[in-house]
Amino acid sequence: MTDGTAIKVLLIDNHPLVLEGLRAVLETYGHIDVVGTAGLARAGLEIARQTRPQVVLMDINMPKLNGIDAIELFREELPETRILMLSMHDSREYISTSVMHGASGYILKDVSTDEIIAAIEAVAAGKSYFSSGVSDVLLERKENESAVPLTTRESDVLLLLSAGSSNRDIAEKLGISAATVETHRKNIKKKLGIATTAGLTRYAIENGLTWSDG
Amino acid sequence: MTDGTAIKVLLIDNHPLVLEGLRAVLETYGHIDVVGTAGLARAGLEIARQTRPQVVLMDINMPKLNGIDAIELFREELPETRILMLSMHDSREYISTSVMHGASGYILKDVSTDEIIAAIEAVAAGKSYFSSGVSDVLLERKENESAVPLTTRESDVLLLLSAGSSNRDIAEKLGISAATVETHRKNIKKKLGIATTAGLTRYAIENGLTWSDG
DNA sequence: TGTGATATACCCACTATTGGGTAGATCGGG
DNA sequence: CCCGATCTACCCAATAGTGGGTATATCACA
Repeated sequence: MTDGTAIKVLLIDNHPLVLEGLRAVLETYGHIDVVGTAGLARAGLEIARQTRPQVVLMDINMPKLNGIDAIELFREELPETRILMLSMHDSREYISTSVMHGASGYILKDVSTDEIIAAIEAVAAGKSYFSSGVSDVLLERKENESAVPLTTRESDVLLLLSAGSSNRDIAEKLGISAATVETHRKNIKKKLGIATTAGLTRYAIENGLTWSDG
Repeated sequence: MTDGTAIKVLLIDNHPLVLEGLRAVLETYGHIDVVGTAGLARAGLEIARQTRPQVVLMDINMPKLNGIDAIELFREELPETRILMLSMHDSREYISTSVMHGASGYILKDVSTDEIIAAIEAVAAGKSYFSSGVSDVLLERKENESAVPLTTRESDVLLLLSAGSSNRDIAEKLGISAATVETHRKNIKKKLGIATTAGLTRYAIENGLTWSDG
C-alpha cells in the first residue's frame, strides 16, 4: 500500500472519456489512489489481481463481458475487493441484479462528482452506497422481494423476441415448440406487466438483455 | 480572447462525469480554453452568449432540449460558433440529422481523448470532423442522399408504435382510422426494410424517436 | 415424500397484424 | 394545370398473437 490510508480504486469503463473523467476527479482527492483503469472487465480483473484495489468502480454496460457477470468473477477471485457499479440506467432489474450478484453499491453516471467520492468512501468502509434514485428502487423491492426474476428460459425468449424474432423463429432457434414459446411469452408479460411486443423490446433494451453495442 | 491562439470551447452534457472528464482532458492542452460547462442545452446557450466560444462540444441525448434541436438555436443566435456533436450512438439518423441541422462534426463517446482534441482543432479551423465509424456512415449517404426520410406522420406512428401502442390505440391518439395507421405502418416497414414490431421499436430507440431519458 | 419452481406442450375462441391491393383529397412546385 | 408526395381510408385472405385454460416431467429442497 502506497500510503496506508489511501483508498485504492480501480476503474473499469469502456468509454475513455468517462475513465478520464473519473481519474481526473478522483486524483484531486488525496485519500484516493487510482491504481489502474481498464476498458474491459477482463482487463480490469487482470489489473486487480496485481494491484489489489479496495474498490472497483465498474460500468455495467460493456461489450464482451458485461459488468453484472464481471461482479461474480471479482467476487470469486478477489473476495476482499468491493464492487461499486456505475450505470446510465436506474432500472430495477440492473440494480437488484447487481446487488444479488454481490455489488456493494450502485451509482448513476449523472450523479455529482461529490457523490461519487462519497460512494467510494462508503464502500471502502464496508458500507453500501446507492445514489438517490436508486435507493428508492431498492426500498420498494424490500417489501416485494421477488423483484422481476425472469427464468433463464424466459430471458432467452425475451432476448430473441426483442431481436425481432416471431414465436415460430424463436421456437426453431431454441429447439422447442412454438406453443411453448407462447407460454413463455405469456408468463413474461404477466411477470413484467407489459402487454405489447414493443414494450417487451424496450424492456429488453433498457435492461441489457439485448446486445448491439459497438 | 484570453490568449489569441487558444480555442475557446464550451462543453454541454447532462452527465457531470463526462463533463468533468472532458474538462480534465482539455485543460491539459494549452491551446484549448474551456470557457464553460453546462448540463442542459439552454444553460449552454446562455453561457455561449456571454463567452462566445469558437466550438461547442455538445451531447446529443439530453433531457428537456435535445442536442439536435439545440444545434439550430446555436446556429441562429451564434452563427460563428461551430458545433461538434458528441454521442453514444453511431446511428445513421443521428449523424445525418446533425449534419443537416448544421453541426460541423460528430464524434462518439468511446473515442480516444486524442481524437477529441483532433476533432476540436479541425472544427475550430473551419473543417469538419467525424470519428472513424461515423465517416463511413456519411460516405454511404453521399451516394444515396435520401437516407431514410420518414414523413412526419410516419414518425408519429412509429413513435407511438415503439411506445407499445397497438394500431387501434395509435388511431385513437392521432384521431385517424386504424386502417390508416396500418397503411403508415406498412409504409414505414417498407422504407426501413424492417418486418417486425420489435425491429421498429429498436430502430425508434436507436434513432432517438422515443423518449424515456432521466 | 410432498411441494414449488421451471420447462415443456397443447386446446380454444378471439383479435391483431401482415402483405397485397386501390383510391380520394390536399398541397406545393414547376 | 399537372405531377409527385403525403395523408387519408378501405378490401381481402392468410398468418400471428392473445388470454384463458390444462397438463406433464424434472429437479431442488424441506
